[in-house]
Amino acid sequence: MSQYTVKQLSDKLGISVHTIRFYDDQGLFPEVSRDHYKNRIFTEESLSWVNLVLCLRNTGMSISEIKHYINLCQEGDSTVHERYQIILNQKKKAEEDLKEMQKRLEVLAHKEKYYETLLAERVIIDMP
Amino acid sequence: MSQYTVKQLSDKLGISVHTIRFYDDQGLFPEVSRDHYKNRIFTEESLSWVNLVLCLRNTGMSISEIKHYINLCQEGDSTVHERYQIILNQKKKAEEDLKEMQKRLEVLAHKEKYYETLLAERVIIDMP
DNA sequence: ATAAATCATTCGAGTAACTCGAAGTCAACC
DNA sequence: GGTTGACTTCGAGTTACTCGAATGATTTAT
Repeated sequence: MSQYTVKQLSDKLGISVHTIRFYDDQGLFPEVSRDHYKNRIFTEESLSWVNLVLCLRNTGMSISEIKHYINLCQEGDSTVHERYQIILNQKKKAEEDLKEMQKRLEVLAHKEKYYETLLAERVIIDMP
Repeated sequence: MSQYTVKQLSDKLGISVHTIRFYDDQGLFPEVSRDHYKNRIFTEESLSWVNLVLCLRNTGMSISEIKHYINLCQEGDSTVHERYQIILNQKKKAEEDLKEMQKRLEVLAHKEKYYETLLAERVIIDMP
């Protein structure tokens, strides 16, 4: 299948139909066309836009920043340098976020261990 | 220094004074006392609460879920098992998030490469 | 063929988690 | 003693959803 409705895309990507329509209304999906009943149709091409937008959003870029990037993409070759800088900057942010996430995971792992020893002791104490 | 005002904590942890007060108003910091002018005072003990709350929040736990966990902590030993399950579950979520983040980083790295080759070509083309 | 179910649409209201600023209190410095 | 600065509360504003109502077309069931 090379075409998707909003619902099908929602199922495929695991994001709500509301969010998809919201993003489209904000102009984040430039290549989305409509059928003769005004229903949105996502092709393989628009799908790659959607994936890019989700990647940017999930690495913390705001809607308006994404919108700016999308606009640059549509303006053609003259904006390549700025787009490159945006991606570079976003990658840097994502790398930092990843490190932070690893620290948080360690905190949780430490907490998990703490509760495990606590529970292990309790089992012994509770024995008759 | 073993005591902090809201501003000092804000500077130390890099979160806004508004957010700190907001979290405190929501009851996420049980050990925060006030001086005789009603100013909040964070001790080393309350600081460890703050760090835990930030860890949970930054791994995607909602305010109300954090509040529930904090309440359990204050109820004593009988809640250890439920607390353990919560932490375990949160750790699992964080691990999945980390994997997703790594994928996103790869997407951005790929995009970066794409722009680099594009820019390298452009330099040659633009030469007189 | 008409009714029901299922999918789509728009639009406006509601929510979570901040984010900001106004208005007021207190203390310390010049 | 007036300004500066950090604290307070409180209410309004913002972002990014999130939901539901009202409406319309398509498919299936009787």
